[in-house]
Amino acid sequence: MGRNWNGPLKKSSDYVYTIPKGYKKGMKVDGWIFADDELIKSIRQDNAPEQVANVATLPGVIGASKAMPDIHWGYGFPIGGVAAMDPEEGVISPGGVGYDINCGVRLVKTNLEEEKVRDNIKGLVNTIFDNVPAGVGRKSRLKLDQSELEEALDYGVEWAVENGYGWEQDLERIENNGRLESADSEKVSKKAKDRGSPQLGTLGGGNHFIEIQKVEKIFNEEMADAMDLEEGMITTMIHTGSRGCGHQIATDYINTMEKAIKKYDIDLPDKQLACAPYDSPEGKDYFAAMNCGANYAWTNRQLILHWVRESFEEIFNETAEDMQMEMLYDVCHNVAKKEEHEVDGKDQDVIVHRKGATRAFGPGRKEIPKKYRDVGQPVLIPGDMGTASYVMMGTETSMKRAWGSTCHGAGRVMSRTGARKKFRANQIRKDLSEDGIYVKSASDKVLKEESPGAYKDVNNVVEVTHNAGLSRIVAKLTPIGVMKG
DNA sequence: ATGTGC
Repeated sequence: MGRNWNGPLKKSSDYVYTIPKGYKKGMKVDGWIFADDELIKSIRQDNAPEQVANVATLPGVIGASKAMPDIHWGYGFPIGGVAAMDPEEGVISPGGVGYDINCGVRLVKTNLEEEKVRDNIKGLVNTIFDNVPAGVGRKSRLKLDQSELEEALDYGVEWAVENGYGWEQDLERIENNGRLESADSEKVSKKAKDRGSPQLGTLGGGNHFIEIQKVEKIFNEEMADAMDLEEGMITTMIHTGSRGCGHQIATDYINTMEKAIKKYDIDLPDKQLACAPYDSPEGKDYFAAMNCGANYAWTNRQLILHWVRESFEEIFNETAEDMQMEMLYDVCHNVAKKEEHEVDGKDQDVIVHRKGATRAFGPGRKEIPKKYRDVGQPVLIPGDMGTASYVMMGTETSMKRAWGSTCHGAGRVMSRTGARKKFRANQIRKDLSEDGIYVKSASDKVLKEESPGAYKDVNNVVEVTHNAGLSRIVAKLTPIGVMKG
């Protein structure tokens, strides 16, 4: 997981460690890492802070190059990185979004009794497993032709709902209503479309999952009320992204950007930061294609939700409406967006890159669904397999300190190869089973790679994030059944 | 993350 980092880190305020801009040639702003004294030690055991400093050299970066408490090494930008650029003078970088464009999470509620779900958990998870294809390279139940796929790329979840996959209400409960409007499928390569067509409506592999959970504990009654969450409630969390389609879009435009840095004479400390001015043909094309990747990912989660609802209907012989399977919210944690933020005392548009970071807008923002607007934006933090997940709430503090952003999960501490050598699949299943968790995975390999022992403690990451004011803990969710890729 | 590795 990279090498130790021994550069300068100054504790500049509570929960903020600063890399001064004098640290490295070309840094235009400071680097900020949100952490506590303990977490910063583990962050230093990885070279990711160097990537925070590298991002601070990018043209048009505003304020500081920021990183969330779950920061770790990534392609060019650190995972857990947040950077805002000026739309006129700044750049956009595919490395600041990541390969899995709009990897994200949605949470669905139910009115089912815990005991009833536990009694049926094996059948439920197995049924979901049958209804939702999973694993690397797996194909969808849908067969989309090129024009249908393009509609999904251009219109996102609107396409899915119009075609009968989901409820009208779902649209209101998704970040950007499940559609980024600058999407233009003409900017997506044939190769990306060919990879995307057979995969829309598949879970994928790695840390992606579908999990049946219980609301273990409420930490903030007022905010939980606004979200209709109560202790003991059964929920389902879906964590996946844009599959081979987003991956190909990222690959294509990283190539484009490697040429663009020469054309625009952009000097970079790391080629993986390849970028182009936001206001350039290359920048606009990437933005349009990346928006398609985001729409694809939302549509993917939407199709999966539809089949999850059908799976519940099969097992419990009730309609999804009767089981009140309403979506709570859907967030992205790998995306770049144009948003209005306060800079030097006045509001302006900025291009916010969030890579392994979740939007966490405070109360009142127009982007938040009316239902939640007075309290803030719901934030969903997926745990690693078999551990807790969290519902949090965006804050005014995050608007001021981190462009309205927060963490996205636990973060690995062990490489996939390391985890494969160390853990045994049967032992993992047994350990989880002793904790009352039924797990079904498309492969033993993924099961080992995703062992809870390969991840940081999500409880700690979330606690530090809460203490730093980036988002507030609302509820802790614990798993009953897990489906992995 | 990924038709996983040049």
